[in-house]
Amino acid sequence: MIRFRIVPQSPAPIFAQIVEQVRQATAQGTLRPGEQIPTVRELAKELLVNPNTIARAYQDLERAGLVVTRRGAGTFAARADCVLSSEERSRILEEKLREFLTEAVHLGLPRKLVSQRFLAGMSKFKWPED
Amino acid sequence: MIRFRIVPQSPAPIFAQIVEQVRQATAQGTLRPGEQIPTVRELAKELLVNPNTIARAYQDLERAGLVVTRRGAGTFAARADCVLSSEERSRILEEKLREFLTEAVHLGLPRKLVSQRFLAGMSKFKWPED
Amino acid sequence: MIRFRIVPQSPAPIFAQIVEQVRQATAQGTLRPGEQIPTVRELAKELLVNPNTIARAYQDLERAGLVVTRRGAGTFAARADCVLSSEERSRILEEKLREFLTEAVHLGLPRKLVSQRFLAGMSKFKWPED
Amino acid sequence: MIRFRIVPQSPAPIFAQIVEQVRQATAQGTLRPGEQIPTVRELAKELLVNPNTIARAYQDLERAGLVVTRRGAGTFAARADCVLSSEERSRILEEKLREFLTEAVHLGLPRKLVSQRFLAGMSKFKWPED
DNA sequence: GTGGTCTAGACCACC
DNA sequence: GTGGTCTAGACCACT
Repeated sequence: MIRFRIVPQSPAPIFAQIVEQVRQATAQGTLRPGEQIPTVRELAKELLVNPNTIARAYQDLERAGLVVTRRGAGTFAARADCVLSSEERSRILEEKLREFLTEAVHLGLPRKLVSQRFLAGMSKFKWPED
Repeated sequence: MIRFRIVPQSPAPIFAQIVEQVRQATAQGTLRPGEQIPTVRELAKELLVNPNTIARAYQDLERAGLVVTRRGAGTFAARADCVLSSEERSRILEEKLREFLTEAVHLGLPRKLVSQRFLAGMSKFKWPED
Repeated sequence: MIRFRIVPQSPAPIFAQIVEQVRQATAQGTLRPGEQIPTVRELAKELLVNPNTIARAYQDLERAGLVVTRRGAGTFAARADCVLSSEERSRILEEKLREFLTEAVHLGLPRKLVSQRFLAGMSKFKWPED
Repeated sequence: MIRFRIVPQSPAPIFAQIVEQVRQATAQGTLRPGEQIPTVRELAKELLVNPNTIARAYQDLERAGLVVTRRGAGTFAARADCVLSSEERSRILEEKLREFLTEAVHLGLPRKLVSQRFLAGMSKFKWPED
């Protein structure tokens, strides 16, 4: 069962934090397609935020194809197919990679440590060819 | 000489795009400590944005120690020392890594390709122990 | 015999999907006046939805004159007479046409292809003067 | 300059009416890429609806790539590229066509009239090969 | 019960 | 000035 946590003082808006957590859980295989996620009202009560904020997050996720909502039933995880072309995906990957490596360098961490953590991190995710 | 490019329709605010580009250029060694960057007015004219926006970016960079402004002379790249503790750095690295890998998985790219691009990307950066 | 299919993740409510399918079958001549359609219970069981949802759809169809229910016998297709004035019909047609063409243009399909598919599509329907 | 009109008693939500009107104006070439559309507050005042409702519509349009918002400047029309595969587009076209023809038949309008209006309607739109 | 829409009004970030 | 986010609370449609 997916557990949410929000950091109110984070610069990231609350709804975006919810979205990111669903994205991560899906990518790591913690949240499986078909599995139900908390109802809007439940989660709003648990996290002490307004139901509208949760609804906004769920709507974004639905538009991205990461969840489907069944009227009167609730919201469920789904498998999203990436609609982008192969070149576009590569381009985005390079950009995100550049951003990540920029952060790593500015943290002043040695090259070895970063690549080591990278390899360890990869194995925690659910890759397409699995 | 560092070249700036902004994407007006990007979700990232303009000032943040400037900041990010300086961070990337510094991390890749393209922009070396002591090298001058364009003046606020020059850059504002070139990018067709409000000078206040550029000033805001430079202010942020100065606060982060990535540039220093010498009155009457201009703005120059500097080397910032990361003030965070070792544990804090590791924590941030892990978080950024998790975010990056989440993106990669959702792009639907195979594990092999991602690690390959990662290794290729690393060599373009200037790591501390170099 | 009419066959129903529902798409749970569709934005259209389930009852509306049922209604639309009866409308399409009637317009195409697949469902002929007098022909029986499944009982509420049968259909609910087959589609795995709440009987109330089916009942709601049949109620809407009855109000539109597309079906009639004979107590104890079941529900049967009927021919509805459009009660709108000629001008009103034209106005609605234009509006629906505008919506359809808006979709077609945004799909990026060439003009020729659309008009070709239109002509092919028309011949599958049962027009009044036939 | 694009003019908006909403019908409060329509079953379609207000924000969807706004979205549809921008889609139609774009498809007909009335609204050209780069052209500014009213600000959220302006339009809210003019249509006597809540600014949030307008903002919601504009956000949907932005996600669809039909407009871009420039921070602090306003919202501008853009050209969206359809990212769907050719087969997917055809499939959607057929479905929308079937829905449109179903409406036409149920309006009780003769085949000739419908095809005549169709041809006349097509010429009011801006097709890709133009 | 579920989610969806809308209003009112506040505060913030960006330009 | 611009749009973005959040809250509070209402009402509705669907299952």
